[in-house]
Amino acid sequence: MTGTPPRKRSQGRAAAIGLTKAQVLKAAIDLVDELGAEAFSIRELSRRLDVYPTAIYWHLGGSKADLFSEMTATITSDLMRPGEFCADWRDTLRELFRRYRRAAQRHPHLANLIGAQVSANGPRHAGLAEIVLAALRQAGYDGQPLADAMSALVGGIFGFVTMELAPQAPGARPDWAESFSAALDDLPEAEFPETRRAMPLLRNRAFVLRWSSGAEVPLDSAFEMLVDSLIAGLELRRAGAMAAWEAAGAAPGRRG
Amino acid sequence: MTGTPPRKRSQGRAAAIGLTKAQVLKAAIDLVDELGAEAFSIRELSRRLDVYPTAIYWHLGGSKADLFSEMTATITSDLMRPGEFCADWRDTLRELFRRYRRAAQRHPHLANLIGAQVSANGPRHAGLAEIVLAALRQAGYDGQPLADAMSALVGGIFGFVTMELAPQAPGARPDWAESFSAALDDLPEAEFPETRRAMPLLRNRAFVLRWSSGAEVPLDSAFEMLVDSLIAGLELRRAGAMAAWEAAGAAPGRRG
DNA sequence: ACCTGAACACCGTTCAAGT
DNA sequence: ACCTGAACACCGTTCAAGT
Repeated sequence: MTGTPPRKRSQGRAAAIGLTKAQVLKAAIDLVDELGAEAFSIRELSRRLDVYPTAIYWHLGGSKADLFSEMTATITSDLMRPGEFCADWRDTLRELFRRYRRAAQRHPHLANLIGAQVSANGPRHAGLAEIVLAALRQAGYDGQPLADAMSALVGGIFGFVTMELAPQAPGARPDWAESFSAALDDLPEAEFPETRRAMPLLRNRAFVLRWSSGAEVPLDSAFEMLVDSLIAGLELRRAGAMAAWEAAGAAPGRRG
Repeated sequence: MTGTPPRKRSQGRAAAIGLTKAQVLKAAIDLVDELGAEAFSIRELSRRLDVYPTAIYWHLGGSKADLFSEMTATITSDLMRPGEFCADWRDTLRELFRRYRRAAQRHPHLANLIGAQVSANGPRHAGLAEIVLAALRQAGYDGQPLADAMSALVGGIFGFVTMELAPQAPGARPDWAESFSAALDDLPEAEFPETRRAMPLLRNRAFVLRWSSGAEVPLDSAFEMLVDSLIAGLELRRAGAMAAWEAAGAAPGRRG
């Protein structure tokens, strides 16, 4: 069964189909959007493109992991042009992260990988880092506090989106959602008073207590609260963080 | 080759090894710690336990995905006993999230799954949600803003840890780290002035600009800044958020 | 250069059968 | 109840060969 040709094509013809790397990448993204990252396979991709699996490898020049990292890079490319900053650094950050989330929502299965794999997280996204750093410098951050604030923002907000768009485990039992819902109703009042009290607003609409992915039930207002609170907190704590760092010796390359 | 017995055991003996579900779970966690979630397989697990793969299934009563969700549940179990709150809600949250991160660091490959899969994210962790909700109520949050603040905290901070502990793609090229490092040096000064300026403090020590996983290079100070800023921001924005929600009709079950 | 064709060493999962 | 044994339908990846 291994060598069965993808479909009937002009019988035993061979070569020169005219596949390009861009076509492979596009088809791969479509397939992940459709099946999810877990169910995606090179072999299924090759079937859709009507070629042998090895043809994919020729165009890719790498492994499946490399393909994933190229796919995720398309999400953050061109989020914001360099000149496109807002006058206020807070508005710049808010706009940037909102755009990121919207881009992620278009490819939920891919976006989830950005948080889940370091390689999907590299210097291809440097343009985004530059904007965050520029905004934070405008806010008065520098040195180690600048580096920390940058990672706090990217990690917190990209991490939120990663979790929000986490897929249901593809191999889970079909009755999983129902048993999840039932488990919420069975939480004992004595042990979980606050959870039960807020349940109408939390049920399937908050982390830990939801069974649907954010692709189906988006957590819009929680995202807004995260972005606003984090920016407000960073603004508030700037002076203290900078003072502590300068007092500790402030040399670049040294740890605060 | 399919039916080759795991190892030589008392020849063709059969049955009554005395495997328990707890043993299977422990061995599975050890294996994920060693190989990572991607390389983990039921078959390899069965080899280590010196049984046929099907023996695993008998004890599990579910699929590989269900096994993963049971494994991740062990991370957040018993993070904080119910009575163990601090006097100040800010201290409660700080302590809770620090403990979570320390627990996650003990099983980096598993912790990463918590953010990456909804099923690893369910009512087994409800104890954690209860503590967060109680602390936020103490801070004066209620209704929809309470639900949003809870998801903002959990999503932001668990998301950060998920990203921090993201593994290097297991199938990536071996020269990947070097080419990553070189790519950072090649960022053009004109386009990336802020990134280049802060590079000594950012190189392999900040999201987007690192190639090592947080299991090897932890982002301690960035995590602290995230937690402190987010708590400070939630405190600051409480009054406004509550007022807006009450003005909008404040009925539970209705959206702000 | 671009692709076929076959092969290797794996998977997860099911189902029947043994003790 | 607890496990063996065999089988099914897949994978990713490599390597040689065709045109």
